[in-house]
Amino acid sequence: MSRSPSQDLDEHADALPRQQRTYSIGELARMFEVTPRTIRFYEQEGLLAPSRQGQKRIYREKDRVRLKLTLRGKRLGFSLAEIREVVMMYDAMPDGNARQLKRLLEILEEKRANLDRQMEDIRLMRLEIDDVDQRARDVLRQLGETS
DNA sequence: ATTCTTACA
DNA sequence: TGTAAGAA
Repeated sequence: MSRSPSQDLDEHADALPRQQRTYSIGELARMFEVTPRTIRFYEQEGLLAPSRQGQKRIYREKDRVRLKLTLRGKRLGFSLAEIREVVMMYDAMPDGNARQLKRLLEILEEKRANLDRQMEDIRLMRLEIDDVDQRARDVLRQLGETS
């Protein structure tokens, strides 16, 4: 579970240079510390859809963000299917169809509810850990005073 | 040197 | 997902 403490915290680093730079599978693999195999695998699973220049895969900013979301989802323990839903929503926005947008809003609210529930669970879990930590320290202190 | 596909552990 | 093999 080794992870570089920055990779995932540049949410807004791609605010403007949206669809300019392109990346090779190797470059993306290096910047996210995964192997090209992993990236091709996610493509098979439908989480990535890079354009091609012949056989070579060409990744754009959009793809980089997708990969970022995918890896984050993996870290959070989401299934590929769940990650796919989020990733799909990320770029299912372009058209301005009112009905479709309202539908998207419903889905987003549902996802938001799930996330809130998870956050609460995580908060409680964190409390549990703090509790065990405290008790462990207490026991340790006891042992120290005794011996 | 890199990437691609396919297949198997 | 890793690794291997052969092609581009």
